[in-house]
Amino acid sequence: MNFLNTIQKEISKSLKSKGIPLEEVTLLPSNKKELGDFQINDAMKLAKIMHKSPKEIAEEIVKCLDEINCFKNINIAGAGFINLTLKDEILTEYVEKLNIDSTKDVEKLKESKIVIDYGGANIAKTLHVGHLRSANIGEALKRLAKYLGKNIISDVHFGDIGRQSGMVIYEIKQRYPNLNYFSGKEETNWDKLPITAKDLEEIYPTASIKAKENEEIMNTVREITAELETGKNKGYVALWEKIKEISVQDIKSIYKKLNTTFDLWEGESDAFPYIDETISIMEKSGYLVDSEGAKIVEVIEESDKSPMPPLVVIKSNGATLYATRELATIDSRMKRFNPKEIWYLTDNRQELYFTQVFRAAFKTGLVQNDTKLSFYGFGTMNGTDGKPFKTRDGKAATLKSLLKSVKEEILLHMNKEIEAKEDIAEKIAIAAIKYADFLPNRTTDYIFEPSKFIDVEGKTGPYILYNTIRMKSILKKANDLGIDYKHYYNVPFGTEKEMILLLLEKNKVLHKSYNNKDLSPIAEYLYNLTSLYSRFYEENYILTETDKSKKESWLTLTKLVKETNEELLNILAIEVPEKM
RNA sequence: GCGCUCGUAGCUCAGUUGGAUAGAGCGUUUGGCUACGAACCAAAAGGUCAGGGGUUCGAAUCCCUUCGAGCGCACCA
Repeated sequence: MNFLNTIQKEISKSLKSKGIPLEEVTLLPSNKKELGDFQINDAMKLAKIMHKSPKEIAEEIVKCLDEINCFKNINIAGAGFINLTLKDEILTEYVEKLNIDSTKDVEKLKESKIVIDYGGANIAKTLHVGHLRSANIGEALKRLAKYLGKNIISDVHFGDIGRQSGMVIYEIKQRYPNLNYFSGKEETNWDKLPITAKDLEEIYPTASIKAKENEEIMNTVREITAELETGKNKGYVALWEKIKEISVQDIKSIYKKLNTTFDLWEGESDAFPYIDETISIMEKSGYLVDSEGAKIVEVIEESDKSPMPPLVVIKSNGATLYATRELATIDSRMKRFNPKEIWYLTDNRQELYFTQVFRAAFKTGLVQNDTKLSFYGFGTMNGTDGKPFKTRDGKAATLKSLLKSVKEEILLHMNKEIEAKEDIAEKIAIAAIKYADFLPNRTTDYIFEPSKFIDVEGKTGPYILYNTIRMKSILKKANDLGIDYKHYYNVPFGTEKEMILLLLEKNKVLHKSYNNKDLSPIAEYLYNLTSLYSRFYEENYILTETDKSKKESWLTLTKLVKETNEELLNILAIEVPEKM
């Protein structure tokens, strides 16, 4: 049970018994620390309902608060703000409680199954900086959901089929027409492919530009795509398998660096076995109808104020498209996992598309109403020109090159004599990149500038790591000196007290992040806690403190803050190196 | 044209879902390493919250409107 919630519930109960019509009080951290630790702002809101002045109501609330016996000071200020100060021993006890098991202060959610779809890696293209947000946010949300007690299954959902495949095959055919993949026959031994992951970085953009400029080429690409999808051309199928192998290996290695892993490494093509059945379910529902030769589902609803285009499920040439595979994937996920929720994390530009898909899935009965399909879009990563990043431009910064340049910058800051320098630099670089990516809200667009990730001072990943390592180092020294730190005895004040009050907020922050599907609150919280500790560290010399109980208390608190940092960094999928 | 998102310090971003004097990092200026790691700490300057109107005890936050930016709008993914 969460400490703060317990007090809030007690207050709510007391208020109810006195006839004050307030469902739940919230103890907000005070923004005037000199007046109290917390504030309650509900008296003003109640004034209208209760037909009394806010001051009178505040006084009634205060009477209830007196009974709770948790506060050493309660005062009413301004228009009816109630300021509260906790009793000293309550804070001391709280730290002791955290010291026994800090994870118990976090309220768990009701267990249920969730499928989370993030990553968005595309076989034809290398991972570029535009893939960063999905990987980071998705991975962290997965970890957060797990931490809060959800049963969550992650799927990378590779873009491993579609026109892009046709483009890549077309381009390879142009460059290496003599490979036996293009013989038109089924071979027993397919040629070794003279292509590396590095080549794939430019093959797709090159083909894409060609096809865009030349309708004939585009038609050839369409043909290749169709022959690949239907499996008619064995050479294309074999070639595509080889390309996938190269690409997936490369993609996995980058995800690994980003501490991003998936339970399912499936792709759109894995939905193919389901497509026939999915279509037949949709047809039986009566909502999949012919229109201009294609098969569509009308997804407009009465409440729509603006035009809502129908969803094309089968193209007029009979081929499948993105939406077809999406629906079949939903069908497959429902049948295999029967989740309560499916989360989709992609860039905001796909919002309309997902609205259409979700509506079609419900309307045609692929999904029942007790399952929730949610789209969580994030801001697009724009280039310095303010336009979204595209591989097609041919000059996209790859994720690899970003990692490399940040790492090089970090190396310049590091001690020469440190061991395993490269490894550590990479961990710090990942922390810098991830943290900078988490800081802005999920939905805000941002301009991609390498300098944003290269900062190591101030509100950055390296700052958090640096301070966490300082905490570790101090605790290690205490251990070496044989100093015990099992308890907390202090009556906290100043920076020390602020830190403890902030620890009280952790549960709220985690739930806020979860509810908003946004890691920014956690990133902010980490900085606030860390910088308080850093100030505390400068104000007090822990190891040379002569008062033994004070020293022990400080070490206990150091351990708690360190553990909190590690716990939250772990949710954000950021690793803390031993040294830096 | 219709719809979605957005406009906060020189720059990059927060702002506890309507609360008290709008915050942080970078940058600028200044001070602090013979004590636990200076990738640190302390302090200063910096604001018409895009403009206008409204709702109310109270608005950066909600509503309307003007201006500006980005994105999306059936056989791409």
